[in-house]
Amino acid sequence: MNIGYACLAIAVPASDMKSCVLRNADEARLTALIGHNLDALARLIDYNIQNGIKLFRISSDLVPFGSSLAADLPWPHLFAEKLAAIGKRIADTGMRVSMHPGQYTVLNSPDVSVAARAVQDLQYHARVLAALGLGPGHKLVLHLGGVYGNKKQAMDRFIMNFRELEPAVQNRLVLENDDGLFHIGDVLETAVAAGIPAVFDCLHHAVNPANATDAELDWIRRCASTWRKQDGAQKIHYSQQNGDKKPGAHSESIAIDAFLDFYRQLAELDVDIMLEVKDKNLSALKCINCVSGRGISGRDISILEAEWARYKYSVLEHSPEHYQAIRQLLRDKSPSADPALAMYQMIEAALALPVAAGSAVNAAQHVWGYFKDKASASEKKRFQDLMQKFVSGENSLQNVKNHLLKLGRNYQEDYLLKGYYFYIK
DNA sequence: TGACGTCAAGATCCG
DNA sequence: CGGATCTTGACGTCA
Repeated sequence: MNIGYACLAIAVPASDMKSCVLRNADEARLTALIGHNLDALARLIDYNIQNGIKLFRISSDLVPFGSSLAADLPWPHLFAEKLAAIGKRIADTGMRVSMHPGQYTVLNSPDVSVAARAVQDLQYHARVLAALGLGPGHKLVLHLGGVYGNKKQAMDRFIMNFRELEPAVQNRLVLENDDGLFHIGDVLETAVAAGIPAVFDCLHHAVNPANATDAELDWIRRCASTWRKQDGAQKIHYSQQNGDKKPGAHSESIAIDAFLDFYRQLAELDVDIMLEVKDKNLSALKCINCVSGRGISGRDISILEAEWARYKYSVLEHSPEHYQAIRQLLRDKSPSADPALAMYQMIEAALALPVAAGSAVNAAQHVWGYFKDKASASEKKRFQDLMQKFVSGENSLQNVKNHLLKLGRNYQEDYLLKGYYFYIK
């Protein structure tokens, strides 16, 4: 039972994917971007290993225009060494990765040129996983596609086009329900006919259920039977509704209590859970820490202390009271104490509170403390100006944080750069 | 023809 | 000039 996140990580330095627009794309630029992105991927994989995260989705942006302009570039050969090294790190640590072409990769389109581009795109994604040296348990997640006025024909066309795919793609392909067209009943029927696994997506299901009667868990069990030995453990997608946005929109963070209610239902199953959530690795770590009992032994409380170190200035700017309470919580080093859930509950409660200007100033001053002895006169003046203008309402708190982030980079304050203060509101 | 979703690049504005 | 903020891009379907 692994829990993971998709594509990007917050507060992991130099892990961003770079891209370019089509009109600027030439062989030299694309090759340079691919090299950069592989280095970024290596950092993401290392971060995952260091933090015990064993499930991860690799961004489709790894190779910009990977299914078109870059399709014939010799990147697998040029970067063979980097690819092999990354793949070995993944395999050696038992990490499971996947890729997920988006809503614009439509294998069942009646437009043959659209379907042909979808084939190219699937080949690109499969090529990435193969270049990493990873087996067929590392999956390629796809949606069924469009309906075009006739769902049955659309499903049949998916199966027909699936059968034309090369085995290297077929072996990895898994089918996911979407939030508007194909519910999990459609997906299971199609997946069974094609002989491939089905991925159950909880939020898509909530928005687009197959019927009014069957429970979530019934569908998860049905999907389980589509996963064969060579496919690895069953995968599902889990996300929560963003209350401020339209149905189906992912939440900013995973609310831990609701997640644990869901997770306990899965106790007797062997399921890998991919979280789809804006704060990415932050929620993955939260969920992992709360289900693993990582806080239980004295040795592992260091994991929670590291998390606290990353959250603390964010908590401080929302609520000095919660800041003190969490510090108190972590002082209990008794062997039976498992403060993980309590800590994250308090962090969630704090972050849900509005930021008072006074607390924000206090937190920013704490962070400034890392630089006050080494910052130049102009850096100090800029900090003070930004702070004053924040207090008077002339600029945002984010302007202050961005200046502090820049100082953090210039003075290589790794401790700060790995914290969440600059990145979460 | 715009909305959908996603992220970063590119463009523009500001001091 | 650097930094902040707004707009565009790349994809296909559907109302």
